[in-house]
Amino acid sequence: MSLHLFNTLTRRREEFVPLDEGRVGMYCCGPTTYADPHIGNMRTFFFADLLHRYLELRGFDVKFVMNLTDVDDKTIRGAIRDGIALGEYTEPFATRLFENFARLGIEGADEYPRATDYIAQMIALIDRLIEGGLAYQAADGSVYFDISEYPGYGKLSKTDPTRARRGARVAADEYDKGDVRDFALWKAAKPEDAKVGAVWETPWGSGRPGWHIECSAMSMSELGETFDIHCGGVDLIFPHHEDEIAQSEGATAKPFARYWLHGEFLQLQGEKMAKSTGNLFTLEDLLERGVKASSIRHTFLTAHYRSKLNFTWQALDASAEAVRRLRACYVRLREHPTSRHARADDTPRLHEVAARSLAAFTRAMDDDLNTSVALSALFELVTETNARLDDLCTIGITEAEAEAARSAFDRIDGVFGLLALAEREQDDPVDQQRLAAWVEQRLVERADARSARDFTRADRIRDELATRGVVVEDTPTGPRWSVQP
RNA sequence: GGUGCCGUAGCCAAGUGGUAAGGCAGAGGUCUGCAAAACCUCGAUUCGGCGGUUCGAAUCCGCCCGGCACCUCCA
Repeated sequence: MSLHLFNTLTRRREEFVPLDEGRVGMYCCGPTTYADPHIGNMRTFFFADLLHRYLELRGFDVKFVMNLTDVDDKTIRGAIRDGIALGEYTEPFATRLFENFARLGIEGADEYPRATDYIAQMIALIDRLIEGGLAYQAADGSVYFDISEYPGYGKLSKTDPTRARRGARVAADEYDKGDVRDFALWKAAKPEDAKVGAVWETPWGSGRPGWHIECSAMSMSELGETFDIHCGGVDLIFPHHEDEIAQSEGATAKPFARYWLHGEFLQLQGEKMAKSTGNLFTLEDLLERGVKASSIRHTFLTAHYRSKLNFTWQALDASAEAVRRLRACYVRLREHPTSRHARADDTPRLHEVAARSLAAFTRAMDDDLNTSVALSALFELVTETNARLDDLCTIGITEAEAEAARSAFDRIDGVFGLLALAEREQDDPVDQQRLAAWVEQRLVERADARSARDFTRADRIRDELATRGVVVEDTPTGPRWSVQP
């Protein structure tokens, strides 16, 4: 089976075949750097990262580009308000975005083009549109895309451009557009724009770019005029992506992005995330409340990317437990004694289990990144591995069998990134060592007490360890301990 | 008003015509000095409601109820 992805353009699941065999150009609409990203933004970027990782696992050589919109109404407004240059205003938000990526284990893109670095390309693109008769300069000095000259308009969002517009917003429009549906490619400079350095000279006067043209210029500059995948949040389908298609294909007369993928929104406690109601969390907010980044990753994975995800505390708790069990199994596998050969009365079986899980994982991910099902494949591997180690008890597992299971875990985690993140979440090495020395000493005392059948003292030591968050488990090979939050 | 999505066990969530994955929580069991962990077993005779199509529907169609999203710059 091959990878199939749901293409918003056709509203169908399609086999993914890149333009150049083995190579994929992928673009994700990044954030506007005017505020710290919230957890909903992170879901979308997580989704793009997941797609990126899976394409690489599938053997594709991927070039992944995510832009940063560092000039638009909001960034200019913010810079003016703070009395600083545009770049000075936007850069901290970009920095924080990357910090968030690191905390969440999002590997990120190969390139992060900033809109302000691509002004020349935008101007060139707009020039082509004007020459082609698809754009015009209005009395206000701004340049607009002329929808009436572009017949394909509406093909992504399935909107009918001939339908009469309605709504009060039109009246509030402050620009001199020929048609209310026309959108700005270039916005004429306003006096205050210059104060923050948000003005560029062009053949048709000074100003700054419209939002949509930024993405067309950056994506085509980095990936070519036709490329494979364009993704982002569902809210971008209209008008952003619709307009990107119109202006890009209008200028080049070539297909723009071939597959359009859109990630659904995240809801908090069943409600829409909104600043107005305070129903909004950033990654920092969640971490401060003791939520682990690995729990968030797991919660993201439980739902399909095209479904709304109900983000609840209960779901996060459930995820924390699921990740704990996953990691415990992986660690147990790693620490289980090994032997060179299987005993005569033992039949290794994890090779087969690992192969089956991996196949189920791949089948699910091939089906439009069905992470819920892919996750069930991983947990089948967990259950089977634990059962196998239970059976072996103190008997060693052959290195080959252990390796088969371990490599299946590693391969799946190369996409999910749960184990890798959980590993990093362990306490820092220095503290860990100091604690370990203390715990080991207490465990020796407890072992003495137990062999003397002084269970009262043994339990007292265990309780003492528990107050420090150390949980002791007695196993056939001796006590094992771990730190619980 | 237009377009589209969703409603599956206590919670999260797959499944889109062939008789309900998985995770968390819960119950019982094995193991244990007691635990913990792990494993095993159990849980929706049923998929918002009512009709219809079909040999057969959670899956298709209609209506209704409930929730949500987009409709000019919000991931």
